[in-house]
Amino acid sequence: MSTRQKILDAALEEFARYGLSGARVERIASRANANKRMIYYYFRSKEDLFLAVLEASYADIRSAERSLDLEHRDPREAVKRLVEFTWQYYLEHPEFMTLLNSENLHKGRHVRNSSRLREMHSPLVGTLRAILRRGEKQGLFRRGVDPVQLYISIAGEGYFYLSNRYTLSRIFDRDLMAPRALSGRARHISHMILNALRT
Amino acid sequence: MSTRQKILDAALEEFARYGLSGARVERIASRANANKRMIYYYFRSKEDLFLAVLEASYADIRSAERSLDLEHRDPREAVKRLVEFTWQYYLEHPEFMTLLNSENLHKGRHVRNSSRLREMHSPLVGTLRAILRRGEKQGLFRRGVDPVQLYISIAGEGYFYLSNRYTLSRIFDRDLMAPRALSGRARHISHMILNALRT
Amino acid sequence: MSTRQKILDAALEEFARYGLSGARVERIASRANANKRMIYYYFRSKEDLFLAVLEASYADIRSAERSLDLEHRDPREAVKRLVEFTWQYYLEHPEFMTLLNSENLHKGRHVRNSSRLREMHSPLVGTLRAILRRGEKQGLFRRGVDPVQLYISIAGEGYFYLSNRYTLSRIFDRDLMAPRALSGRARHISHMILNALRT
Amino acid sequence: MSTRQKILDAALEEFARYGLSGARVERIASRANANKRMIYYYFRSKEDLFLAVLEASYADIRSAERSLDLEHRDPREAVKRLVEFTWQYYLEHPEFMTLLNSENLHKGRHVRNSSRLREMHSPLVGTLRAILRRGEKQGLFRRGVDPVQLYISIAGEGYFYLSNRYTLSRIFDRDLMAPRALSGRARHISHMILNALRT
DNA sequence: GATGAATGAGGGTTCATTCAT
DNA sequence: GATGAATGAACCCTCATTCAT
Repeated sequence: MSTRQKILDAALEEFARYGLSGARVERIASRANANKRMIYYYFRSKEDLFLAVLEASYADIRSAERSLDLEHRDPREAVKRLVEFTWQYYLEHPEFMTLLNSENLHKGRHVRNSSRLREMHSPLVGTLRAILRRGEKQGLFRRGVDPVQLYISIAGEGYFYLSNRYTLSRIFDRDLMAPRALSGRARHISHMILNALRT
Repeated sequence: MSTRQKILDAALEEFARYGLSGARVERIASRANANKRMIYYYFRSKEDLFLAVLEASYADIRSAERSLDLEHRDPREAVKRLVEFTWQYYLEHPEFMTLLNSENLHKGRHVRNSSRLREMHSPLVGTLRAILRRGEKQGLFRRGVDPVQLYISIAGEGYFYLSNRYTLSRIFDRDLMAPRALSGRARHISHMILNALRT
Repeated sequence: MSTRQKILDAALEEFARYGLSGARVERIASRANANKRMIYYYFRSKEDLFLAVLEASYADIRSAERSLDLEHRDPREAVKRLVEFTWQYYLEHPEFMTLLNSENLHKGRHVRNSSRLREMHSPLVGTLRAILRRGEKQGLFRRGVDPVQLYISIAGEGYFYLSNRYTLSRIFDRDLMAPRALSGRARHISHMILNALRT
Repeated sequence: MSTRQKILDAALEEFARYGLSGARVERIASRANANKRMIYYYFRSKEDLFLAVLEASYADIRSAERSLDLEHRDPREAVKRLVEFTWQYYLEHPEFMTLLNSENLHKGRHVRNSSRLREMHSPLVGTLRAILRRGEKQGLFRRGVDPVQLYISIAGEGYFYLSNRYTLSRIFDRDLMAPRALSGRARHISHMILNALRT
């Protein structure tokens, strides 16, 4: 693997674990079996490296999403697949959530100038809108549901649970990461979203 | 106001804005019109101060919640009030969300040993459970909804939207904080949750 | 016990353990079950407190020494008693050695202006000189031994061994504080000093 | 001279003068014409630097000692040379004594894990043991003298006098560092040790 | 592409001491 | 005699970044 790519991987781990401020350039370098100077050679600064990591992460989830092939499915089935995929993705990629939290802590400073990101997302909205329309026409879904709002609901149901798992486990005095708890949450989310869409 | 309290207030602001690693003890002191040394006098370390801030924040939201007087209301009305309150609280207290994100970034390290927090939350679960039962008996709500799962859904719907407002605004190319967007989200959440609970 | 005395005792322990720079006023106060402010009330500063501790320690060893009643004994017996006493005193009062080391590290800065100390020691020299003279006259001791030099030899034989016990144990790979090692050293010193004085 | 070496030299001076707690990293850096950061670059911490200084100092005295070439000399002559060398070394290297005092104040914490030190010293003990044996065989020295005990006596005679010169000068009201006092002490020590070894 | 050495600013924390009561 | 609150300076250490090769 190229030094550049190794740095990117190491940075993802580091940023995910410690946040932007907490991340250490030194640790990224040594984790990548590279030299600190190389980080500045390939990326210009810690912050630019952070943006690169963020873009790569977004690209990854969107790319996985595309392979769900939602366009040609029964509307209820399509929504269900998206719900389950989203939950599973966050579950398997907790680093993606901490990355987003970091970026939002910084008020989206790095993302602001990235046009790549915007472009990456319009297909998602389009797809979702099409599904909702088909569902409405077939009398399966209630009218007036906004695709962006729906997507945020789908993501939020999993995100909040998983991103805040430590504090939630503490305040509710349950292990939210126990296998049964996880499968319970997955079922709960599917019910919630699909029920909520019913006419 | 006491120096101790001034430090606590200043720390809330600072931690909310910059996270735990990004927060500067120096800034907290000067914002509190106090001396850096006093922070270590009243709290033992930056981390202990963080925990104190976190506990105070949790106490605040739970206290506000209690004044909703949910116990004696119609089940649907009670849920609606809780949904609206939760949304409104996050909207008005974005610092609470960044605090939680910080704590979870650190895997709940500070919260782990706080028994205050656990105790603070059992009434909430009790109240919600009672509401759900009454709703089920009156044939308003479907059976088998877990109060903790429901609470996480209610909170998650608002939290994800507001906490990630910068990245979401960017990727969906809309200003999520515009007044109309906000009221739209409030309505969306109410519909989602109440519909989802239908039999 | 008076607060003043409790502070003095606590300070002795603290200075002995950590040296002058390493000692903490805070710890002295809490060890004395007193208030930090009281230290400044009774003694004027950390350094003045250090001098007070030093003077008290010197007073203690000289007072114990006086009770040896060396004046009226056989010269060899008198020297032997002094040798054994000195060894035993250092053994039982390691704090006295660290105190002296601290003071000498600071080039005797605190002791310089204390006339109490000088006065305290002239009787010791007088006594030793008398013993040496009697020994010489009786043909037991060689001539020309200076009492101050002799005292420094007697003290040095024990001091170096005990004060440097940690480094010496390490470099010679033996536990110098094991009971047998200690009694061996006591015997060695007696032999050395008495043999050295022979005509 | 390399930055590393300059730091080491500066640190020796600083630690010798102020002890471990009293030493200031800042002063070491500026005395070495280096940057504070470099101290942590080459050595990991103030304490590790202290150990490095200590090891270098021990290496220095042992190396000088080896050039005395004691193995092939008349036993009395060999002891005399060692006595005089040891006195002279302490006289010229007061910093070595303060270093040892510091380390022992800290209960040998730094030295404990250094195997270099132990290895450095076994030749010394071997040499001394051989000299004593030859002296015994030739009827010059009394039997049963332990080489380690003897070495500690030789060192202790000079060490106590020089290390505690400030307090001793004060309590005995003499300038122990005056040239005549110094040469007097040198003679006294030689007499003491050689007399003490006689059969 | 890669590296070891260097840097200045500032990080959290602790110090001896004093103020006000 | 005694106390809790306050202070400013300075502590050790670490940061992201750059220089020279």
